[in-house]
Amino acid sequence: MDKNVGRPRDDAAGPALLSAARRLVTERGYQRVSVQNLLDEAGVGRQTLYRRWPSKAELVLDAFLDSAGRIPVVTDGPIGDVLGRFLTHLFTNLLEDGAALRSLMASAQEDPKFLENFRERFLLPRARIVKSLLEQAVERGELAEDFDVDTASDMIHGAFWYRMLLGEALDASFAKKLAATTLKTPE
Amino acid sequence: MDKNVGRPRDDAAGPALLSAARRLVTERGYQRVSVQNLLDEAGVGRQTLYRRWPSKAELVLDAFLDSAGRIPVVTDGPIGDVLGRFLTHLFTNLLEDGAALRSLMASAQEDPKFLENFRERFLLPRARIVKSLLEQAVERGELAEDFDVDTASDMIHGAFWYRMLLGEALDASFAKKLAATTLKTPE
Amino acid sequence: MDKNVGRPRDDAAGPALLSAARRLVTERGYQRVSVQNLLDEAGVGRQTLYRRWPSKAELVLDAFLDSAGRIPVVTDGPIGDVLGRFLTHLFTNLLEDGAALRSLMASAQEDPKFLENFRERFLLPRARIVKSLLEQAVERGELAEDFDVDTASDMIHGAFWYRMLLGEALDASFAKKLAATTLKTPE
Amino acid sequence: MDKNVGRPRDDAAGPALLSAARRLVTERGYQRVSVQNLLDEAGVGRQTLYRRWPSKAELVLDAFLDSAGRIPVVTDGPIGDVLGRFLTHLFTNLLEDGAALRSLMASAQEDPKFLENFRERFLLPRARIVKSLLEQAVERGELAEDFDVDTASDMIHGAFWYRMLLGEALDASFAKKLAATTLKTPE
DNA sequence: TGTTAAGCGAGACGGTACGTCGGGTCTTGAG
DNA sequence: CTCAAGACCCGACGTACCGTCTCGCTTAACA
Repeated sequence: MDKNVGRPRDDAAGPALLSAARRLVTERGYQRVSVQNLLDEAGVGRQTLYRRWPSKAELVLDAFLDSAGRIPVVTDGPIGDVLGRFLTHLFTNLLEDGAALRSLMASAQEDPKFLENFRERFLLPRARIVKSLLEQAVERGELAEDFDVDTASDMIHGAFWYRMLLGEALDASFAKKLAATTLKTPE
Repeated sequence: MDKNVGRPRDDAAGPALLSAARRLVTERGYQRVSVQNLLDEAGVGRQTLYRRWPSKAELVLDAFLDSAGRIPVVTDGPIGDVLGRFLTHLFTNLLEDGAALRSLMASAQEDPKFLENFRERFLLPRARIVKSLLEQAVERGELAEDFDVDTASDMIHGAFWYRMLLGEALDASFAKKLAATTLKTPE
Repeated sequence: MDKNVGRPRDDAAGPALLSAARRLVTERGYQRVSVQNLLDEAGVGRQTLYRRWPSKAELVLDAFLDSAGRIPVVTDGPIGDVLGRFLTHLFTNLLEDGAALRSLMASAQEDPKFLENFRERFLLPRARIVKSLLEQAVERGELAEDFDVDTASDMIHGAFWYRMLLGEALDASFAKKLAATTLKTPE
Repeated sequence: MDKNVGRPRDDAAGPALLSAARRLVTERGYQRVSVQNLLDEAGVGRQTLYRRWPSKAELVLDAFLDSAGRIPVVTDGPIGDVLGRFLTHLFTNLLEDGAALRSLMASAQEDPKFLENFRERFLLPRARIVKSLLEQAVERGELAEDFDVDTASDMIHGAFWYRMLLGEALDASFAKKLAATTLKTPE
């Protein structure tokens, strides 16, 4: 297969589109950015976008998925501190893209393929980290043997998204309360 | 203000549109329902819709906000049972409108006024019920004095929405796990 | 101006629209043809029409202006025969588009730019032919030196339009009477 | 038949509508005046219009038909003078309503019933006057026995309408030329 | 004097057309 | 084979207009 025929793809076009998507969607939200806006901002032709992504939605998704910085997971210390620290980092990190993430979650509701992508590439990886932290705590005996890790994880991420989608505050103090309420063991 | 002038609005038209909106959006989702579909289903002229709502979005919002059936709140028995029962009812109730609610939450992300409406008329009323159940449990000594009712409420509703938006199962068993995890007091 | 950029316009789309306009407006008249009818008949997208013409009215105008077949002008013989023959041809020719021409004349009354176009591209060319025939007859001595060519031309075309707009018969016999009355020289 | 029951019609409403129609259509042309404009201008309810006229078109037609002043027909003197005088009066008279008449003729093209009305009540009465003038001239021997009165009449009125619809000048000088060309008898 | 029925202004009604906009596909000539 | 440019089809949107319908009020003629 001789694929090295013809003009090579412009390596700058993809990043330019991703960056345009990040910028514009952050500013205005998903719906208020048209494909034409993205092309103009990136200085790129229409087909160049559709050669790389199957739709506007997928491009914008990629724009935020791959840009989400890695969160350092430090497992030292008691589970309360570990979880609190992780959530604080996570929230800080995500809040920058808050408006865009809300748009993405919105768009995912009208497009099953998009949702699956969003789930697999964005939501589940973050969920897995929390679950693994909780599982470690169970193993170490810091949490009860029958602690429902899956449900707890859903509650933690659910609370985050719930507040974000409602436009409410997401700060370090909420991260701490979330960790505390999750792990609460009276007496 | 002399408003009883001219032909009065047809009292049947609004409800017909609301009902058409409920039916069609539940079947197909917000995006796949056009204004014309709504008009045809309701047997109503175009201007009749736009005289009552400023846009298709607002109509659909109204269609679901006020239609949500009342959930019976039975406070007898231990908080675990009460909460489990309530959540089971709530989930059953909301799941009928699942597709539509996801559409609404999505639309709310692109329109602040829409979101505020959705929050005040739909989400907060349900949150208040859960909070009041938990507060009663605290007063009765079933939950610790320092139990974080607000955060727990966010976690419960958050978990629900998180799973719904992700298209995951929402059944009685999940309602029970949610209640159990919220109230967990080891040993 | 670098205009050979981008996909070139489809050369078939314009003619397809013009032909659809001719066909439908001839059948039903201007008012009873919708933009959608034209698009369907031409097998063309909405924007493709509005990229070429600013409105339905302008499209229909173009459809008839340039389509009017050429009338053979035979100048042999006495002016009476020449004029009679020409008018007979002209009437036959125009009558095919009768309904449409009436629509166009009507539309021209509500839009000065449209009227100017109609005048320059349709009415005046035909008026010039008649004037030139009459002028030749004056030169040849078949008509008096002081024959008022301009007024006679207005009367001929006026009579044609007057009867057409009133929905009256326009046949060879009227063409002959018109020629005769125009040239009448008693005794 | 006791029809004198109930509130009598407001005698002022009809004239108010006619006058509003005359004013607005003269200013803006038929198409650019909406029914609502007429109602507002006349200070009248919608049903009051439709109780008196079957459509906007008929109202506007009446507004101009009945307002057309009577033209004095003086038959003294040679036919050239009589016809010239009459046409001068006619033109002067009609020119005031020029814009509106053009609109009416335009509207008549899309509505056969309207056209019939316009023909019967406006165009034919004026045509009959000219025909009768010409017929008198034939009887008096001022015109040849075989003078084609019908065709001549069509040419006179046609020339008038042709120039009016084309937005060209209609003045006393044109009226004279029209009379002269119609009656021209060389040597 | 009280009843009745039609007229009134106001404005909502169903229907239909318009011109704009956005998404994803297709087609040039140039590189 | 990719690029920028821009046309293409499709279909939704919200506005405007027409002629009809319906409200509560007003206005006479009849009872």
